[in-house]
Amino acid sequence: MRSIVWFRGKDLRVADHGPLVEAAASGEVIPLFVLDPYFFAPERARDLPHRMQFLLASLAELAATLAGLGSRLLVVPGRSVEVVPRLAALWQADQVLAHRWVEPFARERDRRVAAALGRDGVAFRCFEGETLLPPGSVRTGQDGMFRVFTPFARACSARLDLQAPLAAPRRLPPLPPGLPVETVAIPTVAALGLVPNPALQTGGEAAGQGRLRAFVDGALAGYGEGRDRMDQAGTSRLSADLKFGTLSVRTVWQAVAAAAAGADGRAYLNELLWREFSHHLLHAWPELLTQPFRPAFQGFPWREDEATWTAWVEGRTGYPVVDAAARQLLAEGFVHNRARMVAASFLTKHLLLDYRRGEAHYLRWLTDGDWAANSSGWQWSAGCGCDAQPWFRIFNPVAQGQRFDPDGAYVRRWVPELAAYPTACVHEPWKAPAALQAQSGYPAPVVVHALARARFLDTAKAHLGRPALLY
DNA sequence: TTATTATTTTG
DNA sequence: AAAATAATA
Repeated sequence: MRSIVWFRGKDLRVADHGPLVEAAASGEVIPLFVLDPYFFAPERARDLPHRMQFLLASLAELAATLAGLGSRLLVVPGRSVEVVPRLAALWQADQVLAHRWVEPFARERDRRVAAALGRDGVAFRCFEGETLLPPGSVRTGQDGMFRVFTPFARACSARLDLQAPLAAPRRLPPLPPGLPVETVAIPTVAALGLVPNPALQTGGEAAGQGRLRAFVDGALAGYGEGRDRMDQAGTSRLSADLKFGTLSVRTVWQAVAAAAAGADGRAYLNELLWREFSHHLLHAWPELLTQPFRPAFQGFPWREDEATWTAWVEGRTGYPVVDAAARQLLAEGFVHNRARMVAASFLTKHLLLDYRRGEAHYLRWLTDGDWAANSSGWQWSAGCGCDAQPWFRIFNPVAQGQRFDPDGAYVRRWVPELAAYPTACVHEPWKAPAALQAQSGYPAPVVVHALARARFLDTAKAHLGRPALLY
């Protein structure tokens, strides 16, 4: 049996890799990565600088790891739907093994690849592993899909009889001799027209394993409280590893569960279930990437206003947490989750701008930018998603800052104009002495919180109807 | 059994 | 208010 193991950018590892283990157990193995112009065309790559840097580093390490195991990663440019069937025929492969992706465009890609391979009698086998449980397999008592997180999480927990993660192969068979190859080198960041950014997380499976160990030995104890603190390193920082599969979600789950961290561990596993929920939702409702889940939000009168949009993007709204989030995103491709929520709430509610603009901006600049998680997070924040925050709940960016960045360290780090502001007003800089405000250059707020809040409530009430009186 | 209604729950 | 489930006819 000769198998192509098709690595595809969401499983850049050798540990807990079902297709690799299966291929190695059944005979000859040809590891393949396709540089699809869908992602790697220079104009596309320039649009995704942070993700591209992490991906290329992970890919280079994967190639080295596979070489160390006695195999070799073949990197081929071209459109997946064309390249994979052609190579399978050229290499006389019996089967192509890969991990299933949940996104609608990826499912279409796989459907077309499977059809083309099938015409040549080559099997295409998609393995689970992107999620803890197969999307669509977690059902309500009435056999429907869950639309509310907590019952979904309960149903997941009831059947999380996960197998132990698969060990990495200790050896792989060499590439079949005499294979016609047309490979290229893994491109560098610079070759794609990007400037390397040393502030980004380091890609690769080894760095991911290191981050997992550091989290389990460190911030996990105290996660329940620490995860909300924007000024502390209280979160896992594993989102990019989960996005690119340098860690499998099952590996992360098992490591945290085995740490027996009590309530802190459960709090983190709950976050993994939010990721799980977003993937299962996107599988059931592919239109979530373009449409609000709640039909009442169709045609919502989002404003079109380039001035406030640009202020939000560049971190010049005059609200410190919102601006810190914006600048952290552009600088290091990561934003603390609470700052993400505050920034998203501010864009959609205070500025009344379409959540899809923010969603696209975050997807472009986040190293961990993941279609399912990003989309469901933005819809949740905007109030139009599955089990979303009710639309009449509006984050107060000042209160959020005072509570979860009490010393102002987070906002001062990312908004240096605030360095000299007294802590008492670092989240309300308009209350600082006028001379300090003038000298710092930090902008006045683009909207007044109370007025913006009232404007959103009026707009939403007119479009969506009365809010619930209770709840 | 299954459809309907009541109750509980809800990031 | 809406979803999920439990209770009931």
